[in-house]
Amino acid sequence: MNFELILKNISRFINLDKIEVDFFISLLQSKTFKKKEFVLQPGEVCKYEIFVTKGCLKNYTLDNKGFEHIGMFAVEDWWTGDMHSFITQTPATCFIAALEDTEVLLISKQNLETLYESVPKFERFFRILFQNSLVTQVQRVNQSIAYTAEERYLNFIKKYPKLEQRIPQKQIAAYLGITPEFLSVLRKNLAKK
Amino acid sequence: MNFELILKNISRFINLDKIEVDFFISLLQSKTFKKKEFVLQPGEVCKYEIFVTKGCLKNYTLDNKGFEHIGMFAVEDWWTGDMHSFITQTPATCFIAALEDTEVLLISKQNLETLYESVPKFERFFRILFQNSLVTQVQRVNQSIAYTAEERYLNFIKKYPKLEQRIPQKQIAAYLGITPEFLSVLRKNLAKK
DNA sequence: CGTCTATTTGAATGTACTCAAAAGCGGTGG
DNA sequence: CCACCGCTTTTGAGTACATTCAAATAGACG
Repeated sequence: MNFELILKNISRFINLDKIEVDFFISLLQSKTFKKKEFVLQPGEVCKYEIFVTKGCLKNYTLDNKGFEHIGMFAVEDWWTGDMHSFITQTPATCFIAALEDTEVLLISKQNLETLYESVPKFERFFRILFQNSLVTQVQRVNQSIAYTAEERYLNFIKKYPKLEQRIPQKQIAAYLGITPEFLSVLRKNLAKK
Repeated sequence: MNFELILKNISRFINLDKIEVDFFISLLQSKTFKKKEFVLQPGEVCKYEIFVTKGCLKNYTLDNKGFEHIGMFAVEDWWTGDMHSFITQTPATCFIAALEDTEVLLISKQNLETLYESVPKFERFFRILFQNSLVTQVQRVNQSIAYTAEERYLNFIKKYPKLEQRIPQKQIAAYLGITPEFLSVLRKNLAKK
């Protein structure tokens, strides 16, 4: 198993000695998902924080008309999960599914609590991680209320240029909160300019 | 000075002994703002995490047309600030202003770092605080891409019934991401039903 | 190769915005 | 205590942004 990526991810904010590294790794599980497989479905409790080492996940909900709305994508080196379900250990309301064949590392709620107790530095790590996610989400809220669909699309491809080429347009539309048809029109108009 | 509220807020997630309480309080500053006064303006660095003990603050940006978009309201017992500016100690891009005469407690970045070092339990407290904020923001993102303005308004008054009566409609429109005129129309239609 | 899904295109519709004007409301000064 | 001023809210007409529905085309995968 390859833990390089997650250790590098963590070392951005805290330093671990060998014993701590080994202990941390002992608390992880690894798992793979095939394209289109579900990592989490509504009704299930989100038991894990999820770290993607390969592939791409999407975190989405269905509205009352059955349309998909993507909360986030998670590619290599990203953390994901359903925070609400994870914290409260109540049934999730969202799906997490694989857009590509994907490999993840998982840490269970219980193991994470153990980790917080044994290596308090991890409180710091996750505090900073959540802090950063919060900044991203706040910016996204601001974007979605302040900008038009075209502006949001341009921001998306600027911010995630590699992602745009990896995933179907339909998925990007579901992330931007517009219909695939309208995204197609936007792209045509932008191509003209 | 009255620290009851903030201590109660903190005790929801961690327990402090008397010495820790006193130390924590020694790191706080208190400040008052008159209605319409600015707590933070773009260009300034957000030096503090802000806890509201009385009144109401709004956290907003201006778009390129000069329109206001409100990221969050903060009333009594709420934390606010510009997280991005605070973390990176770079100039803020948003305003924080008082909607009513407001009293706040402030903790500076430096004092917060001191606090994390001296009383690591606070890593836990803020980790949980940011985690919860993250849940809220994720839900808000989802709302703004998945629901119509009318649904968002109904959700807002369901979620913050007291707030709706305290602040001008114009401010609610700026929070929902619609024009005040359109909110007026929505309210008229809803009244008919 | 055939099937299934994604993307494009277009016409009709609905949602939300712009601009302008009138009405309501709150604070301030006389 | 009233009158006035400035700001918020309402109302309406015209417009722009985005969706719906349907059909055609293109791509992906077994």
